[in-house]
Amino acid sequence: MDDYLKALLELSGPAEARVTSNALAERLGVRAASVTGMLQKLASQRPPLVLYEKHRGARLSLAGKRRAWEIVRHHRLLELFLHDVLQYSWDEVHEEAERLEHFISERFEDRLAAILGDPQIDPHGHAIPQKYGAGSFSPEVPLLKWPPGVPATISSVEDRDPAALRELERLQLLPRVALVVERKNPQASLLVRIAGRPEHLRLSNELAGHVLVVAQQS
Amino acid sequence: MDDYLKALLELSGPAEARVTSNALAERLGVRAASVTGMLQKLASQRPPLVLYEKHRGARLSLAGKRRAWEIVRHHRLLELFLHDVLQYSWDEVHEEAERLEHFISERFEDRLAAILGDPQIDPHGHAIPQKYGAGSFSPEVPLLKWPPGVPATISSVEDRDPAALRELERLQLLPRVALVVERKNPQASLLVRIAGRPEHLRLSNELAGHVLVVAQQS
DNA sequence: GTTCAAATTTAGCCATGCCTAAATCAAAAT
DNA sequence: ATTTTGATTTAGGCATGGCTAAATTTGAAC
Repeated sequence: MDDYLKALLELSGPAEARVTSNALAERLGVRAASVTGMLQKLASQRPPLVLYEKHRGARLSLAGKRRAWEIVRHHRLLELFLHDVLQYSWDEVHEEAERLEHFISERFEDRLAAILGDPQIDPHGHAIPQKYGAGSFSPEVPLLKWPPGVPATISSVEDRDPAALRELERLQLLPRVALVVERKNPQASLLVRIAGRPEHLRLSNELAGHVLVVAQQS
Repeated sequence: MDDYLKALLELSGPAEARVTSNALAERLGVRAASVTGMLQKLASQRPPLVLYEKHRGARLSLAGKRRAWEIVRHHRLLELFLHDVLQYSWDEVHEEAERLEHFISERFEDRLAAILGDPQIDPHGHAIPQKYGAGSFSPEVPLLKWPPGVPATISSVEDRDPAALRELERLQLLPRVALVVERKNPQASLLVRIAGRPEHLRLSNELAGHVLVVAQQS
C-alpha cells in the first residue's frame, strides 16, 4: 500500500497530475489488473488515500500525500543512516531502506533524525522532507536535457540502480559536483567536463539519465 | 513463520522438549487451530523447519533452530542498538526490535554487530548468539525459585513487559546486580536485599517472575 | 475397560495482494 | 460517425495466516 502511495507521489510529480494504472503497474513491477484492485481499495479507505476515477487514473488525496511523504522521509533518513553510520556504500542503501521504511516507528524516525543532526539531504542528493511536512520537488532537470555549454551542478542522482551508482561514483559524478555539457550526441551519449578538470567524460544516455542537475550554484 | 520458530525455541528450552499447540497458541496470541495449520506448513517445508507429530506437539529441526537463533540474534542486536545508539529506554526496545528483526538483511546484521563492537549481551542481560552459532541457554533460574539466604546475581530480565521493566529500573534491579532473598511469602511476594544496601525491597511474585538469577559471581 | 473432559485437528471462511484471461471502455483514425 | 486498438477493468484463482465451529483424539478418572 505504501508502495502505491510512494509511486503515485513520484510519478505524478509537482503538478500532481493523475497517474494511469499502466504507469503504476510498470513502476511497481506488477500487472495493471493488480493496480486497479489496489487503487479501488485505496480510494475506498476512510479517509480515502487516493482520488480515483476509473479509466482516468488516480492521484493522491491529502491523507495519501501525508503518508507518502512520511514514507519518503523514512526512506531518506534510513539511506543516510545506512550510509553514514552503518558504512553502506551508496549503491547499497536503497534496497535496504526500501524494505525497512515500512516498519520503523515514529520514535525510530525521530531518534534517527536526532542522531543524524536533522539532516536535509540524503546520500543521493535528495531532500529529506520535514516531519509532517508536505515535502516538495526541487526544480532539477535531467542532465540529458541540459543545454550544452551552460554550467550546471549535479543536484541528485537516481537511487534505484546500484550498477549505475557504482559507475557514477567511479567517475566522481556526485551531488554538488559542477560540470558542463560539452557536446550532445542525441541517440547515444553525452560529452561532459567536470569543473576544474581537464579531461572529458563520455556518458551513455542511459547513465546520464540517472543524473539530475540545477543551474550552477553561485 | 519466524514468530513460530522463535516461540518454539523459547518454549522448548535447553532440553528441546516438544511444545504443544496450545502453549504456542498462548505465547503467540493466536488460536490453537491457527497453530496447527502453521505447524503443518512448517513441517512440510523442504527442509522441514519443525518436527511435528500430530497430537503430540512439535520441536525445531536443525534448519528451524538455525533460523530461530538467527532471528534471536537480530532481535538482541537491534535491542542493543536501539538502546545504546538511538537512546531508547530499556522498556521501549523490545517492541521495535520484535518488528524489525524479520526485515533486516545479513549486511545490516553484520554492520550493526560491527559498530556495537561484537557485543555479547543485550540490554536485558540476554546473551547475543554468535552468527551461524547455535546459541545456548544459560543456567539461570527465576528469582522466585531461588533459595532464601543464598547470594545471587541478576543475570537477565524478561524483556516483553514494559511496565515491569520500568518498575525494575526504578528499583535498580538490573542485570549484574547482586542480591539476597531474605524471605519468601509463597502466595504473594518476596523480600530481597540488594548487596551493599541497607533497605529491603518487597517484590510481588508477578514482578519477581520477570527476574532471572545465577549463583553469586566470584 | 469405559467414560468424559480437555487438547487438538479438520473444515470452511475472511482479508491481503498478487496473478491470468476475458470483457469493456475510450480515444484515435478513418 | 464508425471502427479499431490499446488501455483498463472485471471475474475468478492462488498463497499467506488469521478466525470459528465442529469433529476427533488422548489421557485421566472411574
